[in-house]
Amino acid sequence: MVTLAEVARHAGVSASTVSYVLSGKRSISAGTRQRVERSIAELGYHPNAGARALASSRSNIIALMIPLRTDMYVPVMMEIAIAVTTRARTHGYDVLLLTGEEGPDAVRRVTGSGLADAMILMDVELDDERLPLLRATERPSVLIGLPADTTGLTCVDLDFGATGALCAEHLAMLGHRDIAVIGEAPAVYERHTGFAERTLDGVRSRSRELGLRLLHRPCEGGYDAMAVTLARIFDERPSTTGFVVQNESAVEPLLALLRQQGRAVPEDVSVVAVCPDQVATQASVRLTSVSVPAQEMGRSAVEHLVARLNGREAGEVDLIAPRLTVRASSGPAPVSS
Amino acid sequence: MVTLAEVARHAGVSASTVSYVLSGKRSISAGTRQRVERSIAELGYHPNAGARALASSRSNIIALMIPLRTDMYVPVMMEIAIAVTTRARTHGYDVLLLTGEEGPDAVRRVTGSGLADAMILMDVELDDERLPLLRATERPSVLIGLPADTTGLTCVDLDFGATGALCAEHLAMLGHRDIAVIGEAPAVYERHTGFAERTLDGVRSRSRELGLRLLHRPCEGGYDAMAVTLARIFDERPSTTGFVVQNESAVEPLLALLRQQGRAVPEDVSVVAVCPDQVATQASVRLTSVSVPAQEMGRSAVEHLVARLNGREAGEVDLIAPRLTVRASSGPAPVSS
DNA sequence: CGTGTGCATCGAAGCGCTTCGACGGGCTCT
DNA sequence: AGAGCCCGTCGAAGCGCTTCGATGCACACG
Repeated sequence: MVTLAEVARHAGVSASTVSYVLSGKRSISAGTRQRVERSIAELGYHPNAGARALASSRSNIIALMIPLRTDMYVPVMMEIAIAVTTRARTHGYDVLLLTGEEGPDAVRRVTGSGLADAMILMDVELDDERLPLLRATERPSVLIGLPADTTGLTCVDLDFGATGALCAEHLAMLGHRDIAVIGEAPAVYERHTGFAERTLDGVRSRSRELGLRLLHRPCEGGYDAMAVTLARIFDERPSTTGFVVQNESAVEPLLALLRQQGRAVPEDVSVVAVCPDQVATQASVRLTSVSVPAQEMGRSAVEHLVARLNGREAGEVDLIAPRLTVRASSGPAPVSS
Repeated sequence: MVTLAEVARHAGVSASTVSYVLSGKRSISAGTRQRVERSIAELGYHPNAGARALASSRSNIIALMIPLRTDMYVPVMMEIAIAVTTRARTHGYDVLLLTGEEGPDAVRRVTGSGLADAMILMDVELDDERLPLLRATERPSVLIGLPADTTGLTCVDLDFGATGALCAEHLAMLGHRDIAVIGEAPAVYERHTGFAERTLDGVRSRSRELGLRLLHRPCEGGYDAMAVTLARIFDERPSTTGFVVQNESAVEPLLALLRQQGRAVPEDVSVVAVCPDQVATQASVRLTSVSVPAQEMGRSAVEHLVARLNGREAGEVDLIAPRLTVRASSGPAPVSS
C-alpha cells in the first residue's frame, strides 16, 4: 500500500503538505499542488481509512439501520437504502448497513466505537427503545419515520395523516360514500410503527368531515388473508365501493379477488393505494395512488445529517406532503340501484 | 470516549494486557481477565474502530456492492443484503453498502483505502469490468452470480442451468408439449447478466431432449409489456400451454391476462416461476416455482469470505442446486381437442 | 541447588494520518 | 527602511490500538 509519506517523498514535499493538498484546509501554491496531485495519480495513492479516522476522529461513514423483516415494504426499504447510499457518496460518506437485529446495542456499538459519524434509522416505532440512546449521544441522527415524542430528534417522513385525508377526499369527490381501509398486517399495528396508524387517523377524520362511512381492516399480505378480509368487509357493509390499500402485498390479491367476484375496477369499485409509483404502475390495474417518495426520503435524510455534521441546523420534523396520482383504478361511484 | 488506557488504569493492568484480554491472542490469568472485563463493563468501553483498523490493518468490514437499479429482482437483492449483514455480524464483521454507480472505482477505493477487508459483488455481468481488479488485489472477494471466466474467483449462485432444466422437466412430466419462457427485460440480456441466459439454455437443452417445443420472449415488467408479449406468443403458437416466468414483475400481469382471456390456471395453462418463495406464495395464484434461495446465497457468500479471510480455501464456484415446489399454478396439460 | 521451561504481564514501537505551532520570505504600510 | 502581515511550507506530536520482544516468576527436572 502506498502511504502519504511515500507520496510526499515522491513529490519532494513534507507529509503535512500532502495532507493539506488533500483536505484543502490550508492554502497551497498552485505549483506544489500540481506536483503532489501528479504524484498521487502516478503512485495510485488512496488515503488509509483507519488512519484517517483515528487522526481526525471522523470515519466518514453513515450507519443505516434497516428493519430485519423482509415481510413488509421491501421495495420502499430498498429504494431508501439505495438513495441514501448514492446521496451519501456525493458528500464523501460511505454507508454502513445495520439490521434491526442487534437493536439498541447496535447504536451503542456504532456510536461508541466511532465506526460511524452519524446514523439513519428506519422502521421507527412510536416508543422506540433506541431513541434515548440517540438523544444521549453527540452523534447526529435522522429518523425515517415518526415516533411519538420527537423532541431533540430530526425526523423525515411522508405525511401519512395528510395521505389518509387525501385518499378519503379523492374517493368522496368521486361520489363514494362507503369506504374501507385495508391496512397493514396486525403485527404492524401491534408494533406501533406509527405510519399505519397515522394513515388511518387521516382517513378517519377526513371521512367524518366529509360524511363518509369507514371500515378498517388490518390485513396480512397474500391471497388467502385478503380473501378473508374482503369477505368480512362486504359482509359487514355490502355497499362499500371505495378502498384504500396500504399494504403492498395485498394489492394484487385484492384486484384478483374483486375481478373474480365480478366487481369491475374502477366501474364498480375504486381502489386507492399508498405505495411507490413503481408498484402502482406495474400492478394488473394501473393504480390511483399516493406515492411513497422513498428516494426523496432517503436523500432528505442524508441532507439533514450532513448539515448537522457540518454544524448547521438543529432537530426538526420534515414531513413530506403527499401527492395523489389518478390512474385507472378509481372512478365515479356507481349509481346506487 | 473511554479508551483502552483508561480501562487499563481502572483495572490496574497495562494497556497490552487489556488488548490481549480482548483479542485472546495470549493467555491471561482468570483473575486478571475478570478484573479487566469488569472494568470494561463499568466504563462502557468500546474499542475505537479506526485505531484498531490502523494498528491491525484489518477493518472488520465487508463491502457489499449491490446493483443501482431498483427495476429488477428487488426482493432478492434485499434478502441477500440482509442475510449478508446478519451473517457477517456473527463473525464480527460489519457491512459497507456500495451501489454499482461508482463501478470499478468503488473497488479501487475500497481496497486501496483499507475501508473493507473483503467484498461481495452482486449483479455480476458475464464480462464484468470489475473482475480484473478483483483478481489483481490481495483482498478476498466473492461474487454472487457467475461471470464467463471464473478463474481465480469465488462465486456463489443458484444453478440457473439446472433450474431451467427442472422447469422444462416439470412441464414435460405434466404432458405439456409447447412451452414458452417469459424472460427478463431485454436490457438484462443486453447487459449479459448471465443468469437469464443460463436459465434459458437450461430450458432449451432439456426441452430438446424431452421433445418440447419452445418459445422465448424477453419481457419488461408490467401489464402492458406482458400483454404484448403474451399476444405474440399465442399468435405464433396458439397451442402453448406451459409457461416459465423468470421476471418477477411479469408474474401478476401474466396471471391477470390469462384470467382475462378465459384461460384457467392450472386447468388450461400451467405456470412455473423462478422467484423467491415469498413471491410465489403471495401471488394471486400460489405459484409452482423454483425458489431463488436468496438467504442461502447471502450466507454462503459470507462463509466463503470469512474462510478466505482466515486463510483457508482458494477460489471455487459454488452452485446451489435448484428445488422446485409444486403449488397451484401447474397441472396436467389439457387434453388436446 | 542451579538451570531450563512456560505462563502471565509489561513497555515501547509503530500503524498512517491530521493538525498545531513555528518559520522564512515576500508583501504592504507608514 | 523597518515593522507587521500573510502566505506557503515544515516538523513534531499524538490519535487509540496491536504486537513483538523482554521480563519476572513459579515450577519441574537432573
